[in-house]
Amino acid sequence: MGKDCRLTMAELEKYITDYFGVTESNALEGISTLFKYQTCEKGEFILEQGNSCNNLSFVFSGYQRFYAITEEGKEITQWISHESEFAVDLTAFITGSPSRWNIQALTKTELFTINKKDYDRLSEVVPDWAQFEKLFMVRCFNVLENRVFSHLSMTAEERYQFFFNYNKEIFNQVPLQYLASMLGMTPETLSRIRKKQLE
Amino acid sequence: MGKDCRLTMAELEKYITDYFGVTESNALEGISTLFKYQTCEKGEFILEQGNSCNNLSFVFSGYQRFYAITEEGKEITQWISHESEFAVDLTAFITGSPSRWNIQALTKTELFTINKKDYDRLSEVVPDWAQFEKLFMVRCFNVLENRVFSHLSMTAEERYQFFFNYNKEIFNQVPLQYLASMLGMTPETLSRIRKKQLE
DNA sequence: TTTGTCTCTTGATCTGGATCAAGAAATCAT
DNA sequence: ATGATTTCTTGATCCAGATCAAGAGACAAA
Repeated sequence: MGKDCRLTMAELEKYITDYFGVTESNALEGISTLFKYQTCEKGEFILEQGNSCNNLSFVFSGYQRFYAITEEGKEITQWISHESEFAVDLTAFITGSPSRWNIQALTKTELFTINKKDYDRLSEVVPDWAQFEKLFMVRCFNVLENRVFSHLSMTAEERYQFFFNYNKEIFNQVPLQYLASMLGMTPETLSRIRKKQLE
Repeated sequence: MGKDCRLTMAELEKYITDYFGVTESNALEGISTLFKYQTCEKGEFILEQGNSCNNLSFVFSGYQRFYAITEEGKEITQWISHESEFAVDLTAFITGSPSRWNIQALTKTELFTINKKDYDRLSEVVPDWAQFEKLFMVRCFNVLENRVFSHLSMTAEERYQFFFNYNKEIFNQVPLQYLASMLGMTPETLSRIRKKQLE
């Protein structure tokens, strides 16, 4: 950890407060000391498909792509995470099953990472941890619920609009082909939709 | 509760064992006495969009449709639950937000229902409850993860096949129009796909 | 059983978005 | 900077699946 360890720790604690509603300073300290600062260069893998997922990483900066490869060899981008989200295959991390996703840094990335052993000890350190974890998981669930609904009820253009309104910045930082895949359309279609939006 | 209360309780306990891996008989009894037996007639609402979701129901028998109405007035079927699943708007139940889904019985339905107050007491009754709950939630998450992926990587026909392999029985019990909506296609398309499969 | 109301199927047509192809921009490595 | 590689755009064409329309079954109520 570099010279601005204190700064980033303070930032991590801020995020934990915002995200989980933890405000007690003892609990905060307990949480944040179990997370280790870590960086990834562009292109580096944070997790590889098939491996077990033994770490949960809080994203401090950068963009990370979650993707899998289909039987026909097509790459499908399931999600792109960024600042203040978690880079983890949640299912694999919790259940111990092999990871479904590759997680690759699309830009230089700063993470706060906790391993599974320490993660499982969080409830000792933080009395209300189970409650925070439940809220965390239900938010993840809700994001997917929204995404399923968007595929049942919206056109490609509407899905684009919806996501663009939610996160404009990402379109300047991440190759559009990945965003297209994540939105369930081809790069050509996304390009045409974006052109149309300019008029 | 009717004459076969004991029978159904035993069944509930069996499901809890299968689903959560709870095997201790004290814990099992603790859980199952907090759930109340309840029936719904066909067409009856178990939950209505916009209301708060104060109950979590384990489905003992029957089929239930989760749906919402879009701004344009279209009904979107998000999910159809059945035996040994849960009929609940999970996000609303956990966070206290207004329900997003209508849940309507498609057939006569038997439920074991627990209210939020009792649910929040489960961790007192069952020491490992937090762990079981976590597994429960991650499975819900995983189902949605699969569904999002299916929309990013499969054709309508592949989605049908995938779901049909997972649950053939439901196609004999539930109006096809709802299954079509849930799979993200029109009733006409589903009808044609099914015809094609017969050849 | 009959009547009315849903639900499903089938055909005809249309269209959103995919695919294929090729050039233009942007980004990267040396 | 310069060439190589990757990414993005644009056009032409195609097709999966939507829409529209009309019968055919299925189911429910009296």
